[in-house]
Amino acid sequence: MVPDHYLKLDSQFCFPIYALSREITQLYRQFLDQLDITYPQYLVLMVLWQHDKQTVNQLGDKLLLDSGTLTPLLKRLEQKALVNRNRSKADERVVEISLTVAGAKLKEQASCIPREMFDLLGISLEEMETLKSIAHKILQYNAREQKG
Amino acid sequence: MVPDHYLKLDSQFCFPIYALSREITQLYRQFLDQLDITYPQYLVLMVLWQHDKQTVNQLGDKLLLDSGTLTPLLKRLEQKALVNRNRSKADERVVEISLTVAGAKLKEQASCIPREMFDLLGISLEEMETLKSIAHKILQYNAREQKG
DNA sequence: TGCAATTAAATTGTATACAATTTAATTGCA
DNA sequence: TGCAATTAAATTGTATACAATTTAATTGCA
Repeated sequence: MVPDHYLKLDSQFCFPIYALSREITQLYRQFLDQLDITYPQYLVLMVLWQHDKQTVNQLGDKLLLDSGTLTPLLKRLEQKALVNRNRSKADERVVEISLTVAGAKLKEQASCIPREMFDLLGISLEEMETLKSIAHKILQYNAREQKG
Repeated sequence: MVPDHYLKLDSQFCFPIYALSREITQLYRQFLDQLDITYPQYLVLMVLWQHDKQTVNQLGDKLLLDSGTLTPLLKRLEQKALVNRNRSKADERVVEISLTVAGAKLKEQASCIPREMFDLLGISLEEMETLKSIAHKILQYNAREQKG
């Protein structure tokens, strides 16, 4: 007999992560609504702010998202005139995503978000680092073995 | 000038949580596919296994989901004959969700999942508890002040 | 060098999430 | 007690996620 303790929501480890992830998206909303972007769109922009002009695949590798999610998301960012989507001339299969002037400028407006989000979380920097490092540990342990 | 360090994906605290949450859902999939349910559906069943017959609101309070998400999800569980949806006689606005025999039986098949998931995560029980307690801390700090 | 295998995005279909609104029932007070 | 206010689900509309498939381009080898 397996004790059913482990099937209780409160003893679950995964539910708090699922709930926290949604809560974080909620918290971001108040800032991102002003920029008229969603949290996944913000993540894409953040990757591009750090290094402009990347392929859909490169964005997907960093954000762990596939083209099924990214393609429509990027089309929405394109409609908002925040990014450009261009087929690579060297390889017509590849689509390169780059920031528009407006997309690059949005970085300034977003610069206060990390600090404000930190305040909203109500935990210490140490707790933040702990959470982050354990999350990374799991993600690395389970790193998609897609290649090889 | 705000240093743009904080706008880098790698220094983000929230991205690992978002990525981890999706990874966890992925890991569950291999087990839940056999039961023909999704992770959110599994969470609903888990709440009902612990205490059968709850209203949509009660499920929403525990899972932090609203009727916009729960109603269609519960209809799918109903279609799979895992739960019953009945209007309360005492208050016709309320819908009570209860397990069918098949829904209750699924608990046995699910009993091995927590243990197997733990092995897949690749972290210690201590790290698990740490992650869980920090997640709870943030969630409580930000507990929706909907009521009051 | 032709063509099977591979690769990159896009597409299709299903299932969440959630804001905003609607519908129907219930409460509680003037 | 009538009715405005409240409440519980459901509905509508938009935006992810992601499996599976399709389309189009490129590779690499017999």
